[in-house]
Amino acid sequence: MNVKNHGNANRKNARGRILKTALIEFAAGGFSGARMDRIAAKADINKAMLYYYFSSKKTLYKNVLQGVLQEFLPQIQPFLAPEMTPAELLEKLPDAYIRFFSKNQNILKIIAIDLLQNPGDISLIFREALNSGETAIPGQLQKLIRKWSAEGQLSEPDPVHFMLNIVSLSLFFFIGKPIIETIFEKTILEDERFYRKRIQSVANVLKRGMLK
Amino acid sequence: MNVKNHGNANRKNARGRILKTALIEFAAGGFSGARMDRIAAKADINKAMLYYYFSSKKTLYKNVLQGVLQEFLPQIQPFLAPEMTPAELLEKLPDAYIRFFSKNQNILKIIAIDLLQNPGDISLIFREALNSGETAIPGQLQKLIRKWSAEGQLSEPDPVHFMLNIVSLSLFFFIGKPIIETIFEKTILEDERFYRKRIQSVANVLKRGMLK
Amino acid sequence: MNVKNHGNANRKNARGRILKTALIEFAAGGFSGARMDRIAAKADINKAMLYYYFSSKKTLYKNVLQGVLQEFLPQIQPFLAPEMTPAELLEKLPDAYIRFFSKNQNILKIIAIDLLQNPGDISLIFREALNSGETAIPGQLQKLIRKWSAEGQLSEPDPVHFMLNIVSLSLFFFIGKPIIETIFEKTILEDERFYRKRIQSVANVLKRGMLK
Amino acid sequence: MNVKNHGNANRKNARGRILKTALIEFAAGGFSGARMDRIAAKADINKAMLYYYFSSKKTLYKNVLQGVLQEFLPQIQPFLAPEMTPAELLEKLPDAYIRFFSKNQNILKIIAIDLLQNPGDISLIFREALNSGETAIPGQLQKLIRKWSAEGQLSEPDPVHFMLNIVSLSLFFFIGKPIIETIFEKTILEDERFYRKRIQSVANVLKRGMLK
DNA sequence: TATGAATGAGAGTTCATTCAT
DNA sequence: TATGAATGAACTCTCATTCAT
Repeated sequence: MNVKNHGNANRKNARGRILKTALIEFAAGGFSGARMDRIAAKADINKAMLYYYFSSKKTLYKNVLQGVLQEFLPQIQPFLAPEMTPAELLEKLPDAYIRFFSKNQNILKIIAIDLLQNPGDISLIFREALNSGETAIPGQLQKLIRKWSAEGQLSEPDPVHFMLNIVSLSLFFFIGKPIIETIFEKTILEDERFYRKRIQSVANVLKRGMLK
Repeated sequence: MNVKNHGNANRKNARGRILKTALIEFAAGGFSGARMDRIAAKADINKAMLYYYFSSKKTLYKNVLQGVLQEFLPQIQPFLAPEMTPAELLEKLPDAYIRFFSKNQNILKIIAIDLLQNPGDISLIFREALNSGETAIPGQLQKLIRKWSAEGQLSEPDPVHFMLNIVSLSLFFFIGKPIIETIFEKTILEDERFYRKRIQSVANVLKRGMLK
Repeated sequence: MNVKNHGNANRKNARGRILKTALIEFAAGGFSGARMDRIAAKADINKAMLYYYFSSKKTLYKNVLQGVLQEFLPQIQPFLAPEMTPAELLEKLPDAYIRFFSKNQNILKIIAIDLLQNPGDISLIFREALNSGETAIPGQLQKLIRKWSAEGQLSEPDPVHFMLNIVSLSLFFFIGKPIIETIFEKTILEDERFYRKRIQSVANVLKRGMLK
Repeated sequence: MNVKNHGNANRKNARGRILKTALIEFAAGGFSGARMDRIAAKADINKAMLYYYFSSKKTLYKNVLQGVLQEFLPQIQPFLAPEMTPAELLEKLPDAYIRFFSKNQNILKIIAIDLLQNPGDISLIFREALNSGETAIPGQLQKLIRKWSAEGQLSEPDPVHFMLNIVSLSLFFFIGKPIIETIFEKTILEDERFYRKRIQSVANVLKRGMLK
């Protein structure tokens, strides 16, 4: 029996395995910190196969990014129904964001790092991912906010700041956690209880802060 | 006349020049994306001299990080006086944060990237920087929040979430800007007018959202 | 309908298709510049099949070289009849050479590159090809030249230089064309008219130059 | 004493040593057959230094080519004086060509291989080299031939074929030698005697063949 | 015959770091 | 302090070749 020939579960779907491992590697070190050797090794695959499936590091990275966005974007869609009330949105969106990224921190990491280092790149891929979906998130979202705003339901009528506030409160924790830990000189335990509380705090601030 | 031999003004303070260029370089590519060659070239200094001043890339990086924090931390100190009201804090802290980082986006970039990639490292340096200052920010801050909370002034009594909400709303924009631009399919012009509006939105949400 | 499944005409004679594509590929890049992938792709065949038909790159190369020589050598044979006059030879040989290689420049390229890079190899294959033919070209040729020389018909009696002059004038153009174009700062149009003129010039020089 | 530190003679002029070794390596294998490792090793230099002096294999190759042409072109210049007779030219040019390349076969090899594989490239470099020289070879040459032609001195009045015949007879031997050896089933000994004879044969054929 | 996936040994290139002067 | 040259390890990528099916 050849050591190199592992079971079926392992042998199949090399592409998928590569993407999964690459996600972790890119999340840990950014594009330039990631090592093709390490990805190959962790995916239990010959290094040359990386190039067989993805023709370069850059391409692999872009594929990872695409995959990441395709996993994330559908999460938001459901909350953009026209009959949604602003209070509902301000509760459900943070919940969806925080729950999703608490389980997929690597995805957030990759997006954030890319945002910081190649702001152009990700916007492009983002847009592609948005356009490839059936529903147009941007359009719907703006329409909703404008409608509420026109009805006088919001104390923050500017869609950009409205959205920015939601996203900021929901996502920043995953980046800034160590700062808070340092400031308060204690470790934040990321358990279910903590996230429930975080979601509540965000929803509260948003509802009290942006609704009339 | 040799082109390489520039005037005194340029020759002086090589260390400073290196730190300044390195800041930009590290901000652009993170630790692993930064290139010692490029730093040397842009600082108009011989590569070997980099190692004369800073014995390794790691050391240089740490020095940059320290400098960055030493520039940032004093900004917050003034707002931690004991006679401060929570409303004042919720107005002045976002203002200070946003104004500072709008002018020093590279600093935020470096901190954020480091946070994402080497969470341990920065906490350490952060702590050092905090401790080296005359006043202990963390202690003061916690005391203040606890006091207000005990007086029943806050609708968000947990210091961690209280602080997290402030920081999130103030800083996230500098990271997530491209996302918002993509969502709204328009460019955000970062002029004085925009920042004034952003500061206002953040302060409003925080005050309405976290004060009783 | 699967695009990969082409009609019978295409499916048949994979070996031939490989050899034809390989000839072009080897001509373009020499042995080391040629790529097995590219040959397979252009021959519209699976890469593994290349190795099924020709067990290695080297083998494929040798086969190409053999084919090339087998196509070329019979071209000369007819002009070595014993009743040939030197004037006839000096007219017909350049004509045959130039006409053949003007239509088979890749063959000349391969031979030339191989000559320059693996002088040993091609001589061997050449000799094999020569010996496999029914008539022994070398022997006949030498005999003829010696005879003419003994009869005092030649002003260049040395068979080696006699032959060298013929071959040089006939073939060099196909290699050195770009040099001439550069020297004269104009493009040489390789049409029928040009080749007729070239053949004439060569024949003239050879006859005036080597016959008494 | 450190083994790596060899004497001055060796240590100095790494650039020159690289070019010299690279010339041999490229001549032996063409561009794609050449190995950077081997060049470094033979030049007794660290591989990274190759990239320090020449930023890529391609660049190194181009530099080698340039050097080669710069060494060769000045050889021809002297024979383009206006008072030259055609007979003189047909004697001296082959002599110069053959003597030069008999001692610099690698140069011819490189030029020939490049001519066969990247016809565009070398023409460009050739032209650059021509233009960088003080005297314009092409112009002078054409003028001379046209003048002789007008005076009725030539039986081959077309400058292109006139020149082609000279160059072909002078250079082809260095490429086609193995063919001749195979045809005549004997080794050609490239000694002084042989080259003297070759030069004579070429000059004779050219003079008898192209002069009236 | 035919295919897609796999492999290992390099090949070219880069980069932090150090040396000699 | 300052410089150009040097070094070695590592990195991305390529390529002939083979395997499993």
